[in-house]
Amino acid sequence: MLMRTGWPAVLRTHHLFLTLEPEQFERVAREVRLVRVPAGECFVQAGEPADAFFVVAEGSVKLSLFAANGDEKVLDIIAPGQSFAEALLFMQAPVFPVSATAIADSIVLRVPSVPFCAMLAENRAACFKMLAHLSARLHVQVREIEALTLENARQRLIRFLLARVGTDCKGTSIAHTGEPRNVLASHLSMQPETFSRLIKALTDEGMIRPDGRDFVIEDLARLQRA
Amino acid sequence: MLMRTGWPAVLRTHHLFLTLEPEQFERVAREVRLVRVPAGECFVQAGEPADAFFVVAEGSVKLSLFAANGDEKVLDIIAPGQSFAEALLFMQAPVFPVSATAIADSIVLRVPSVPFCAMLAENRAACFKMLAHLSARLHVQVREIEALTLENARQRLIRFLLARVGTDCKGTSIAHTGEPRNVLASHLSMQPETFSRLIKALTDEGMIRPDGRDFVIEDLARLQRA
DNA sequence: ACGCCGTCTTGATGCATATCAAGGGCAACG
DNA sequence: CGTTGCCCTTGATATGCATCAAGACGGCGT
Repeated sequence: MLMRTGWPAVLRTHHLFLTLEPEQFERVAREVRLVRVPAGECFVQAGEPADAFFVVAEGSVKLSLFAANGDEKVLDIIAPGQSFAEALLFMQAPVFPVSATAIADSIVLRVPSVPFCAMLAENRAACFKMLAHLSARLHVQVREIEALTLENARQRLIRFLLARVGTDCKGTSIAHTGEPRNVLASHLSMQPETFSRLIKALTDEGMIRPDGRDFVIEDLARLQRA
Repeated sequence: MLMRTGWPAVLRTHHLFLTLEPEQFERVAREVRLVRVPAGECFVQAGEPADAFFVVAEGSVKLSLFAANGDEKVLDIIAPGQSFAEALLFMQAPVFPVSATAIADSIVLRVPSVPFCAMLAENRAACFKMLAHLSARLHVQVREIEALTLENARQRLIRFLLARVGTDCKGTSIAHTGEPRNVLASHLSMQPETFSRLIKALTDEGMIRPDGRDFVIEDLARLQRA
């Protein structure tokens, strides 16, 4: 459980808030509400009118789209410290384009649009931060479209693993993923079965080794070459 | 050929410039350069450092990505009056993520970053316009990802046609496309063969009728239902 | 420890779309 | 007026991934 003094710190270290003057920060933070979301609960439905954006303080949140037939596509997985739906602040009739569901028990901070926009209006630097933020997000989306159209499932999986490699305490490379595999599969736009088969293939080829929800990288160089 | 007095008008009516004070507009416009691009010429290569963005004044420009094997994906087709690469203004080390190629003989306006950013820094309203602009673009990208992952080729084609319906002088609905079909196919992320077959299928079903580079909508209601 | 349930794997089959190959229309050009 | 080249179409075939259908594994409560 987060201390009452804990969550403003999470907000403070978010890069959209990092450089604010103390009283500007204070004015926005006053209106922020902490929301506890149990694992599996959908706390934002696509199509709802939006009057706030969110910062994830603890846990993990998936953003997804649904087809008419119920098919789900996980657009993004939001880790603690990251935000989502900021882009809606600047839309004419803001409506959430995606649904947000907690994957693990989570704590999210709800930042209402009005005070945040008011703060932006009087802080040029924060405006530019926000522009840079949206711009970076656009860039990520372009890469996503590139991956979907020019790469196959195997390449997408490899790129995903490489994007998550970190170094283990013992010095071995590990791709750390805290999410269930069907969520990862949807994030990569493939079926769980395909995900499973590809993991098996890469394992048989000696490039990786599954380890619970993580993947040990056995041959980083070869993985990068593919 | 555009008059020397013509191109500032195009710039002026672009929504990022529409509400500027005359002297602010003037200061940016002074630095804008007109570039003539013959059909087929690629005037921006992905990977190049970027120090400007572009507004298309005449003709038509495609933005595309290339795979290692040479496969091309047309991300977007820019019509006169529209701009592209504005998001790069706010990146740390701006590099074009896509290539830009004229489809028809075109005239593009090159708007250098530095004076434009300087203008933004002293115009709060323009900043918010830009935020709204990027935000809208993000939204479009989300729809694009949705289309790629949750819809099949036929649905994407139908949605594309519907997005282009306009009314003809004689009152019949027409989807107007000025681009070669292989470009359209790539924009819709399918092969030209698939595009051709789908057009044939919709024609056989009596929903549309091809007419040169346009498509006459024979049964709008049925098209919308699919 | 047992059985239950949800998640993950594995195999068999099917389908949408890509790929390969060949012909047809049309405009530019000699 | 034929030729050339380019797009577009059409058909035959290939393939990657989805779908369907069973198991296997693993956590969890009783």
